[in-house]
Amino acid sequence: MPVANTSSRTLRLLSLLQSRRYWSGPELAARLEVSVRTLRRDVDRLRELGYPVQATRGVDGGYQLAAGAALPPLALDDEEAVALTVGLQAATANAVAPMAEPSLRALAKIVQVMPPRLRRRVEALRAMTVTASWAPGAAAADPSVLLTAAQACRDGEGLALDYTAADGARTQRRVEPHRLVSLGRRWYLVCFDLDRQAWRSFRVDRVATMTTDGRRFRSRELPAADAAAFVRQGITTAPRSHDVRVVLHCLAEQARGRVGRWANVQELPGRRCLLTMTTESLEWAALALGSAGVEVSDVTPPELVALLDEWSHRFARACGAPRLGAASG
Amino acid sequence: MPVANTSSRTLRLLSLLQSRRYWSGPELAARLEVSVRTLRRDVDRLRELGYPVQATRGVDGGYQLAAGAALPPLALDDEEAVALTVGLQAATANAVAPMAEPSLRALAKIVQVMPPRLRRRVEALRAMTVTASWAPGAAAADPSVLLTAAQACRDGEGLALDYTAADGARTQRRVEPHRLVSLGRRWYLVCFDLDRQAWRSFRVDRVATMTTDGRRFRSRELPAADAAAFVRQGITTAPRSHDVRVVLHCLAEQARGRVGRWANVQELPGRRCLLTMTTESLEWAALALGSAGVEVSDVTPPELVALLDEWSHRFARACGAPRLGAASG
DNA sequence: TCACTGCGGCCACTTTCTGTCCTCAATAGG
DNA sequence: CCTATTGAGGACAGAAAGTGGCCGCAGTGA
Repeated sequence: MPVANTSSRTLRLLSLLQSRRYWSGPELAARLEVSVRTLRRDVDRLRELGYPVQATRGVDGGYQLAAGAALPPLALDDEEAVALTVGLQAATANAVAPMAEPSLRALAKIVQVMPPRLRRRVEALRAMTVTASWAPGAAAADPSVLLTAAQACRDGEGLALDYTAADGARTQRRVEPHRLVSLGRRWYLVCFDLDRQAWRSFRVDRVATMTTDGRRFRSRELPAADAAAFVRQGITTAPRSHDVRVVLHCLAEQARGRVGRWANVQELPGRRCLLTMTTESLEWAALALGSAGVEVSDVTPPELVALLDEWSHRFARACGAPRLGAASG
Repeated sequence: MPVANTSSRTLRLLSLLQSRRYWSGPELAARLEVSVRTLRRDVDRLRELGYPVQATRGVDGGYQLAAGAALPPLALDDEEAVALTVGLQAATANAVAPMAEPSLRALAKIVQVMPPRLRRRVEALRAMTVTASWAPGAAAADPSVLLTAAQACRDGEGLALDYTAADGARTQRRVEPHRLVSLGRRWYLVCFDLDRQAWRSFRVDRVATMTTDGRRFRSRELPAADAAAFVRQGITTAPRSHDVRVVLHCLAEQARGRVGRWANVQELPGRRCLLTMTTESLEWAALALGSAGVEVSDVTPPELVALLDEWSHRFARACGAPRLGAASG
């Protein structure tokens, strides 16, 4: 074994301290193949770097890494890295506003250095995972497209993309990516379109393929306060959100047990309760009412009434007329 | 400024290379406040440690960190760490089987070293996030309880917990945690119950509070092949999964656009298509059928027919009898 | 061809790293 | 109170590095 130099050993010590809470001095020294004295010096080094290594003296004493001022570099093993990647992909797909962008940044970081074997595992898992999408009917952006875009923005790399416009027209574009913006539940790529010679924002979920074309570029000045503002200018149709109010014929406690996670429930007199929720998808509300499993009345808004009416007729027909079609297989 | 030693500088170089793709040599040298020659040596050091730093020569050349055999320690900034934590918490709550446990391990690692200010931010965000749960009605385990348990298992620390049994009886237990098992969509803590002097498995979502009691212990031998097997022994009710098959009266392409994310769709003759999905929750299937927005027939399994029937009647009543209750406000 | 970039050898100097000694301090158990 | 265990840290000498400056070489793109 080659003689391990100091930097390497310090890094390994950090990893060891992250992988288990308590380590005794002799144990660590043996692992690192140095004397206990040197170990103490290494620990000191870590402390000087700002990582608070706590020590307990006496019998059964040892070292442990505590929370400090700065976050030390995370030493992850393969499985952890894969789990983290899949988790972050799900997080960016669901795009919870204030951390969508940092999630994507972290994802870009880890994917960039991830060994191919791990990438394959991530791919396999992603295929297996249902990607429980949020709102029914909302096409989610492809995580790999999102990732490519994020890296290209960060690194100033040119992109070539296939875009399907709102009217269904497919075009190829060559762009200089500037920033990714998460607005509502959608991702937008703000970039300079080289073919049109103008700033554009593209909906990422409408991008079919995206590849870096190898070019590097210097960033231009965006004709807007910031990227988010630029996207907002270009968006006309804000997703409509509905305020749902429904009376359930049961006690509030009962309702909470069933749908409490999605909606607010208030007690009403006469063994009734009022369910309120705000959602962009009335289908979601219908699911909640169905899952509630109790009688429902006083449904608002009218759009929800219409939806329930339509579903109820259709479901009734589905139940009343089984075995008509040819459902062999 | 104190003279930065080599280990520290190597770590910083790694961070820099992770935060941006391309760096020129002089640029990096300036950041690290060393000569270009020393930078080259630092790069060599990283390479010897197994991190493949690629270099391009010539005008506009520079360094970049590529994917290698091993995963380098991840240098995350505050925002990224917070996003990652929240994402992983959601991932463990949803508990997708093969990576639930690694997710939790990674989470334990990062939380252990996370500065308090970041912890507060995570807490604030978590309160805001809806934690869109999967299956209706399934109570999710508290992430912080899960985390405490994971750390205690890893580090061999005794736990004190408040447990609400299936019959509603609340008891206090002192246990030696052994392993966390994710089965179906639930988490179980396999541990040795000190009060009963016997091995037990607790459902984590039924744990009200959990604290480490400061004791450390040596691990005992589990009377089972592994922890998962032990949990399976004690569980009687496995969540039932349903194979749903339905004929939709539309073209497959149309159906895919609506529900393609959740289900498989095959073309059938006569402008029909066959929708198949496997789910543990028939409500979910009902949502899919409702969202499809087209006529439905040949519904299997019978349980789904029953569910659709029930919903259709209830929804019809809800639509037919509005404004009866007292839904003022 | 030229300018720019990375690569790596060589050298002299400085710094630090390491193991072995030592004593002291804290802790748990007898 | 005493002892065993474990961490903290000073002193020292020899070994091993790290460092910056120099050099020529090798790709790359204009």
